[in-house]
Amino acid sequence: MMRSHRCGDLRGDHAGETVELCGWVNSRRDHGGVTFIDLRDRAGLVQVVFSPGVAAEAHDVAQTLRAEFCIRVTGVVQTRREGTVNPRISTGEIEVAAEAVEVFSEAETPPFPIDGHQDTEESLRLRYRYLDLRRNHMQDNLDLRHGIVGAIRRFYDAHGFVEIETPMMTRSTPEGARDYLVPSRVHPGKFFALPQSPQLFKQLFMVAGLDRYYQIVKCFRDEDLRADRQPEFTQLDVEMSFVGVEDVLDLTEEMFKSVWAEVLDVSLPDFMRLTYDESMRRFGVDKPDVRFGMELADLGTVFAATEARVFRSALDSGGAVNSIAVPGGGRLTRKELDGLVEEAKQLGAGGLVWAAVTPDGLKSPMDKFLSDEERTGLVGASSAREGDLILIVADGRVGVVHKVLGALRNRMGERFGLIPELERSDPGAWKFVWITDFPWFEYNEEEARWDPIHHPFTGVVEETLQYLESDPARVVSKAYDITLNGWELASGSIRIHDRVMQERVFSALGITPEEAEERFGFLLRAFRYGPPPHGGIAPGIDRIVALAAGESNIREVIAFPKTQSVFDPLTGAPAAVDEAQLELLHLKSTAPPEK
RNA sequence: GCCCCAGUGGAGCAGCCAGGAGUGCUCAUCUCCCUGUCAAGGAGAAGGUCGCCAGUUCAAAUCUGGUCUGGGGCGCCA
Repeated sequence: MMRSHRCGDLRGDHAGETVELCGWVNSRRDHGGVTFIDLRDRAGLVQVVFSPGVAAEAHDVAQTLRAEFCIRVTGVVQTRREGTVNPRISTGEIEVAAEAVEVFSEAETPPFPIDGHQDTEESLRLRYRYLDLRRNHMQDNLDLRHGIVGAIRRFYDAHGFVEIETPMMTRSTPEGARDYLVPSRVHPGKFFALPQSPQLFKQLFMVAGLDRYYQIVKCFRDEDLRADRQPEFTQLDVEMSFVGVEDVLDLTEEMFKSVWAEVLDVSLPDFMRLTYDESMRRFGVDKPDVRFGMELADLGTVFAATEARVFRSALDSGGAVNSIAVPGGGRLTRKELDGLVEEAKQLGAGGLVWAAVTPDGLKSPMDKFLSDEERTGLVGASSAREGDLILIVADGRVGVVHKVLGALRNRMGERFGLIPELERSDPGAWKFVWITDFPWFEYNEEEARWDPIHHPFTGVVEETLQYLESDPARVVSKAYDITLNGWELASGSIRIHDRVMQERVFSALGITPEEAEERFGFLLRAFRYGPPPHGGIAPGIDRIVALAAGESNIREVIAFPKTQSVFDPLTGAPAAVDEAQLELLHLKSTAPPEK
C-alpha cells in the first residue's frame, strides 16, 4: 500500500505516528517560510505543514504544489499548538509535519473550484463529472447510496428473498411509456426494448414458485425529464406470493424503517395512511406533502345558492369550488396576485379567484358578487385568518380543481417557507404516507377510452368488481403508493392471478383476445399453469437516496446523469454512428443532416 | 409541443427596469513579499466578441424578435 492512513481519519490518538498519506491538494497557504497544504482524500481533509527547518527538500517541493495535484506525503502526526486548532474540520486537532513529498501527477487549473464553497452551473459539473465527484459532498451522496442499497439487500436477504436478474433486452409492450429500442442484427427489422420495469418477468417468477423475489435493477423510459426523473433509473423491484395488500404494506414499511434505522440512525414512526380519494380531497394530489397544512376546503355548501357566475356554473355542471388559505399571503402585491392567476391558468384552470382577509373585511375582485353569508362562509370554511390570502378555483371538472390547487398549495408552501428545513436526524422530518385504494381506471380524453392508472395486471377490489363493465370510474384497484415529503417513492399492487379475470379486464380495457395474445401471450400462457396469488412493489432507488440525502433532484445521487434534454455532456452521448453500423442493423436514418 | 427562470474574463455574482467607452465585487491564475495559516495576508499583473443571429437607435451587455444551451414546471411518465 502506498498509504498508511486516510487523511480524514487522523485524530489526536495518532499523534507521534509517522504516516503516509495520498490525496489531492485542496488548498495551499504559503507563508514564504512555513507552508500549509490541506490534503484531501475520500475521508476528508488534513493539514500538512512544510517547514524549511524540518525538511528543506520537501518544503521546496511544497512551493510548487497547486490545487488538485495528486501527491503522497510522509510525515509525523502532531497535535496542533494551542490556538491553532481548527474546529471546523474533523482532523482539526492535529496536523502532519511533512518529511517527504512525492508528486504523482500535476493538474491543470480546474475549470471550477473543487473545495466546495460555491455552486457551479450544472452542465459544467457534468462535463467534468470526475472533478465534480472529487467533492466530498458528492462522495458522501454516493456513499449514502451504497449504504442504502446495502441495507435494502440485507433486509430482503434476512426475509428469505432471492435476488434474480431479468433481461435488459426484451420485448416492447406498446402500453405505458415510450420504449428505448435495440435493433437486432440477426433479425432484420426487429427490435428488442429496454425494460420499463421487470413487471412481467417478476410475475413469471411467482408462477415458477420463486415465492419471494427482489432485484435492484436499471429501468428505462423514453419520456421527458424532471428533477425526479431520468431516462435510466434504478428500481428496487419486489414480488411475493400468497400475500394480500396488507402483507406487502407491512413488509415494505418494515423495510423502510430498517433502512432508516441502519443508515440514518432514525427510528421512523408508523406511516400515515390515506386513501386516494382522501388525499385528492385534502391535498389535491396523490403524493401529498403533509409537512405543512394549507389543506383544500370544499366550498360547495358555502356557495350552494350563489349568484356568482363562475361558482354557479362550476357547481351546476357537477364540478367543484375549492380553496386554500395561504398564511400571510395577504401581503402579496397586485402584480404577484396577477402572477398567481397566470400560474393557475397555465395549470389548466379557467381562472383563479383570490380574496385577501383584511381588518376591513374581504378584499377581492369577486367581493361585489358575494352575499354577507357567503363572505363569512368562505373565510370560515377556508380556515382563513386575518392577513391570509384565500385562493379559490372553480371548475366543472373536479380533477382540474384538485390539480390546480394541489400545485398551488405546494408552490405556496415553498414560497412562504412553510416547509421546515430537513433535519435528517429528526424522525418527524420524514413524512411517509401510504396512498391506497386507487381507482382502477382513468379516462383518456385523447383516445376516448378507459386506461389503467397502474397497469393491466392490477387486482380489483372484489366489492367493486360489479362495475367493471358498467361504470369503470367506480372500480377500485389493489394498488398502493408510498410517498415521502411530496415525492412518489414506490408503486405497487396485488396482481390478478386468475386467467379468466385477466381476460375480463382486458376486455374492459378494449383489448381484444387477439391483441392480448399478441402482446402478453406468454404471461397468459403461464397463467394456465397454476399461478399463485401474488403482488409486489417497486420503490425508486434514486428518489429514496435523493430524499435521504436532502437533495432536491436525483442527479445529485447519480454518478453520471443526463441533462434535461437527455444529453451527457461528459461523453457527448447520444452521438451519430457510422453508416456501416446502421447498415449492419438494417437501419436507415431519416434525420435531417446536422448543421 | 407549451410556460417560466438563467446565460457578463477560468468560477460565482452585480450592472439591464431607466441605452452613452467592458464598469464593478468575491474567488481562481501569474509575478513579487511574507515562518502559524486554515475560504491566510500584502503589493502588482494578465485575462472578456456581455451564449449566438438579426432588428431598432447617432449609440445596445442593457430595448425588440428569433435561436441555442442549462435549470424548474405543464403535457407525457401502463
